[in-house]
Amino acid sequence: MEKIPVIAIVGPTASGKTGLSIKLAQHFDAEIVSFDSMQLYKGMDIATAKPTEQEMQGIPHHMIDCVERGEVFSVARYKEAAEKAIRDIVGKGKRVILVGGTGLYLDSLLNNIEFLDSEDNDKNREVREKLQAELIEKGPEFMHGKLAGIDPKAAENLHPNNTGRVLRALEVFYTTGHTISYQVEHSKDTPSPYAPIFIGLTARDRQYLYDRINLRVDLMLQDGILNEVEEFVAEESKSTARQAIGLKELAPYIRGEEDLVTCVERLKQETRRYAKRQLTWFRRNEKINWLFIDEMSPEELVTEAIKIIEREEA
RNA sequence: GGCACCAUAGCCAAGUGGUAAGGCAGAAGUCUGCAAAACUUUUAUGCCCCAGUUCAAAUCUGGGUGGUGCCU
Repeated sequence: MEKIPVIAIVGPTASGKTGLSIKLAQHFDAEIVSFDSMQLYKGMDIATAKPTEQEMQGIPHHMIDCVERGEVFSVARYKEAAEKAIRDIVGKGKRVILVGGTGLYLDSLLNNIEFLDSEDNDKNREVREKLQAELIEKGPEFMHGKLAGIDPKAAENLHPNNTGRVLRALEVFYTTGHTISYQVEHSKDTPSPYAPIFIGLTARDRQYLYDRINLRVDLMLQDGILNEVEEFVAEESKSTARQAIGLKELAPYIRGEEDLVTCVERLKQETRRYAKRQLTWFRRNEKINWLFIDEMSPEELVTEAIKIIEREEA
C-alpha cells in the first residue's frame, strides 16, 4: 500500500514551530494537523499559545479547539481523530503538516500504535478504583511485585515509584486479558501507514531558548493570560486541561495565596523544564532534521526546511 | 569608633574534632490510554582568606576580609 507522505514539525515550546508551519503550509498547499495535548481544548488560547486567526493566514488547522475543557481525553482518542483529519485532507488532494510538542501523540500516530479496547467504562473504573485502594493499603513495591508476576517484561521497565504506569499496566491486563507488553509487541507488527519527513526546531545554545521562553511568558501576561486563569479557577475543572502550564502556576495568585512575581517566576521555570523534557523526547528520534533557531533568521529557516523536504522527497 | 552574631554548591541549608546530610535550581534519561503528566539518575578533592594547635579541623585558637544587628 502506498504510504501517506506527511511533514512533521517538532521542537520544544517557544521554538517557532507555529510560524514555520504556516509558511510551509502556504508553500506546499497543505493543511495543518496539531499534535499538542493542550491546544486540543477550547479556551486557554493564550496559555497554550494557540495561533491566532491572523497568524493562521487562512490555513485550516485541525485538532485545535476541538475538545470541551471538562472532557477527559487520551492518546487513543487523539490518534483516532487525527487519523480521520489526515484522511480528509488527503482526500481533498492537499498535503499534511503535523505540528506540535507532545511527542507521545505524534509517535502514537506515526507508529500506528494499536490501543486495545480498554476505553473508559464502568468495568475499567471499577478495576482502577480497586487497584488504587490496594496501592494505598499495600504500597508501591507490592503493586510492582504483582505486575512482575503477570507481566515481568513491563515490570522490569517500570520503576516501582511510577505508580501511575504500574497501575495502568495492571488495569490493561485485568480489563482486556492481555498484558501491556503484548500490546506493544502487537503494535510493532502493524506497519505505519505514513511516510514522515521530520523538521526539528531547537537552539544550539540552551540559554537562547530559555530567554525566548521567559520573554514569551511576559507577553502572555500582557495579552491577558490572567483573565483566562481566573475563568479556569472558577470552573474547578478536573479534566486533563487543568494540567496545562500557566493555569496551575498562576492559580495561587488568583486565589490570593501568593504574590504575582513568585507565580510568574514559577511559570517561567516550569515552562523551561517542559521544554527540556520535550527535547529529551525528540532527541532520540534520529530521523529528525534539526534546524537551529539561533543560527538562522526566520526566513532562512523556511528556505532551509523547504530544501530538506524537497531533498528527502526526491 | 565599640560590642555581638554570622560566613558551607547558583540559591536555601544540616553538620561543634574522625574524612561534607537534605531541599530547590541545573544537567542527563525513561516513556504505548490523564503526557504541559508521572517517574529515574546525577551535582562541593572541599566549607571566606592567612597562620597555628592536633595523628586528624568546616568544626578549636589568633589575625584579616566581608555581611547583619545593637550602642556611641
